[in-house]
This record gives sequence, C-alpha cells and structure tokens, in this order.
Amino acid sequence: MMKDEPLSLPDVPPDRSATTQGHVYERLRNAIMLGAIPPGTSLTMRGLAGLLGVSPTPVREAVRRLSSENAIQIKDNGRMTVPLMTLERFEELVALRVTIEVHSARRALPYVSDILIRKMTEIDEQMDYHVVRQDLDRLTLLNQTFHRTLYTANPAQASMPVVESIWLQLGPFQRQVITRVAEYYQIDRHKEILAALMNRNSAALERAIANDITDGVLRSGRSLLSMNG
Amino acid sequence: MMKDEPLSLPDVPPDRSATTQGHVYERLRNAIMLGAIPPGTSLTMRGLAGLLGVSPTPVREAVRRLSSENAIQIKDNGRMTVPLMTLERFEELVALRVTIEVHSARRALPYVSDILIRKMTEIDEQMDYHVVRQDLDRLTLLNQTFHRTLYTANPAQASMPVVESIWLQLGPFQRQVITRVAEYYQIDRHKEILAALMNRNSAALERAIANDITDGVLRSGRSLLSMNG
DNA sequence: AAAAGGAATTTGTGATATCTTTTTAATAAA
DNA sequence: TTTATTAAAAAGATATCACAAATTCCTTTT
Repeated sequence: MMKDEPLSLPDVPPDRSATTQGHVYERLRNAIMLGAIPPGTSLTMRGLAGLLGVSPTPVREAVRRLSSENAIQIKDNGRMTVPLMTLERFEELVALRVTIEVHSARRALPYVSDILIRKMTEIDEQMDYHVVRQDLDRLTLLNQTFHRTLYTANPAQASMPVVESIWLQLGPFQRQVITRVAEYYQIDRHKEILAALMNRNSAALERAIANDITDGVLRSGRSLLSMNG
Repeated sequence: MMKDEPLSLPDVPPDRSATTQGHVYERLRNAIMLGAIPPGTSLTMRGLAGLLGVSPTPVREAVRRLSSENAIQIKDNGRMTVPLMTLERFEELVALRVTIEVHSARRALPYVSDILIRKMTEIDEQMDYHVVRQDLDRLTLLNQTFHRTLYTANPAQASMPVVESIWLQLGPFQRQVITRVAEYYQIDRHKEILAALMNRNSAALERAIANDITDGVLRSGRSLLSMNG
C-alpha cells in the first residue's frame, strides 16, 4: 500500500542505566512527537528492531506502551501505523487539550512560587532565541517544558500523563503545521501566562492558557486540514 | 515486605480470536478495576504468568500497557504493584474525572438521540435491579457502561481513553469505598442526567455529571481516607 | 538471641526458536 | 493485459533459553 522508505529515527541521549525497552520507547516517542515517522507509514516489529539494532522483544513492549497512549495504532493484522489526522479528530484533541491544560494550570497556581516563575521565564527566553534560529524541534520540546514546568508545580497532580498523551497524539501533525506556518509560536501568549502567574490571577491564567493553545495550534492546524480536504 | 497470598484473579469471558497478551491484559485490567488485586501487593512477571498459565512474554506486554495507563506501578527493581491511594492523589483524580467527564458530556450532547437516551435508561434500570441484589462488581461495570454510552455518542471523541484510565486508577480504591459505604450509587443522579439529556440542556447535564461523580465518589472516598489517617 | 555474611533461588530483561498467519512474488490461466 | 492461483518470504505471537541483578534463606559469628 505504502512505499517503503529509509525512515531514520532521530537519536536520543544514550540513556544511562535504562533498559533496552525504555530506550526504544524514548526513541520511538521522540520520533513520533517530532514527526519523524510520517502518519500512515506501515511499521513492523522486526523492521523497527532491525532499525534500532535490538531484538523484537523490547520493541514489542515499547510499542505496546505507545499504543496505550494512542500514539501508535495497532491494526487487526498486527501491523502498526502512526494514526492519520482528520479535521474532526484534530478539533477534538485540541478541545481536550484546552480543557485539561486549563484544569492543570488552575490547580497548579496555588503552588506557583517566584522561583518557578523565574524558571519559566528562562525557558521562554530560550524559546525566543530558538525562534530566531528556526529550530523547530527544539522549540517544540521547549514549549512542552514550559507548560510541564507549570503543571507539575502541583505535587499531587494526576493530569500530566494525560497531557503528555495528547501532546503525543498532536505531535506528528503539529510538525506538518509548524513546517508550513511560519511564526507558529505565539510567544506573546507565553508572556501573558507569565503575567497571570505573577499576579496570581487564576482567571487570567486560564484565559492565557486557552488562548496559547487555541491561537497557536487550532488556527494553523485547521487551515492546513481544510486545505488538504 | 508483604505476605504472599493466593490472589485469585476473576475470570473473564474467554475472548474469541484474541491474542494471549490481549486476554492477559483484559484479565488484569478487570482484576484491578474490581479491586481483586489489593493495592500495595507485590507482583512478579513470572508469578502472574504462572497464575494465568502463560509464559512471561505476553504478561510483560500486558503489564507495560497497564503501566502506561498508570494502573500498575513499575518500581526501580522491576517489581510491580497496584499503587496505593492517598488523600491528595484521590482528590486530584476525582477533580480530573469531573473536568474530563463534564467536557465529554458537553461535547456528546449534540449527538444524543432518543434511541441513545432509551439505551441509557435501560442501563440505569439494570442498575436499580442490581442495587437491590448488592452486586457491586456488576454495578461498577454498569455504571461505567452508562457513562461510556453517553460519551461515545460523539463519534470523533478523543477523551474516552483518558476517562477509562482514570476509572482504572480510581478502581481499586473505589472498591474499598463501595464495600464499606452502603447506598453508594446515587441513582437519583443518573435520573438527573437522563432528564438533562431529554431536555437537551447542556448546563443541567454538566451539573448532573459533576454531582454524580462528586456525591458518589468524592464524599465516601474522602471519609474513608480520612478515617485511615 | 540477634546480627552478618554468603550461597541458592527467584526475578527482570533480552535474544532466539518455533509456529501460524499474512504479504508478497511469481507463475499460470483467461 | 488482466486476473487467479499458488509458492516463497516476511511478520506477529508465544514459549523457551541465557544472563545479570535482586531477593531469600540458611549458616556462621558475636
């Protein structure tokens, strides 16, 4: 059905004492998140194993994990793909992202310290730097770090795994968006978020988070999907 | 650390053409959801494999999936447990449940048909029946079916896996709550939900869903956790 | 009797072998 | 040339094997 391609997966820091399975998981996750595996590509256990230089066993385990996060779809015949994006699915994912991240931000706010705001400000400054360099992969990761830093301020938080899963599902498609739509990152929105944090203003924070996601992702993604039909 | 126990996992319909790994997953998932595996119990791959009469390989895959759903915790040494519940974690999970289920209900409403309401009414009637019989396992499953039926009315819905994951994390603890707190199921709330659906009243629906979760789960769970310290 | 040391067992992890199903290819038929 | 048929290759799934790390249990020492 689909032409075979070389498909080189980006490297990942040679994890210290991690298991092979864990390393394969990180590697695949990173590749999916950054769009290195085009949605629709047919993947095989043995193919991935060969590509990564390991046996099928750890690949199988890593893939199971990713399928539980809905990052990889396992079809009836056992073959796997990164799911294709549709306009409907996209809008659902973005709506869910807004709901959960607003929730996470609201519940993190009481735990936000000046030190944390400082840390987030530094991340935002790094982003400004990489925006100039047009380093899209780095920007994607830094943007996630920015949000993650906020949400995990809440020590008992239970929503982070959910957020990560949604990021992962949006990732492969996001990459297409970013590549085509310049000025993707709405840095202004990050500044809004930081301002709301400094004022400990929950309503403003929720608005800023929602706007950050909506403006950055929704608008550009929507336009790309409706172009392609 | 913890005394070994027989630990018998409830049976599960001998899935038709499912894989061993899939069957093990369903079996473990069911056992966790229904509280058959006491939180804190130390589990081993080979132990589970022996218990289920299969080799360690499919067990490993099933366990990886469950750990991705945060239903099983894999410790540094590779040993596994069903995570213990704390008051903080509990409140976070319930809050997240409310947020996501309200979201899911709101987005499902436009797709709700009279036939769907009829189906949900029938499920609710089954619950009334099992409340009398005090069949707690059946009630838990029926309650989930009731909610799932609503949320999946939205054909593009992306939140169901998240909801299922939260149910699974709440499950083992829920079971303790149910066992001790009689009259757990607030059937009245289900009637409220059905009424809101019939009126296609989104605000009322969101209120009913939130109340259903809060009254049923939060109150009783909270009391149990504060009793135990 | 309590603590410490070390061997034997158990366990997680990963690779390999085997079996069955699915794909792919090649060949034959129309 | 297109379609069917069938044989070969590849792939998924599971059990088993091998190995290193962790745990358990027994012995020895204090």
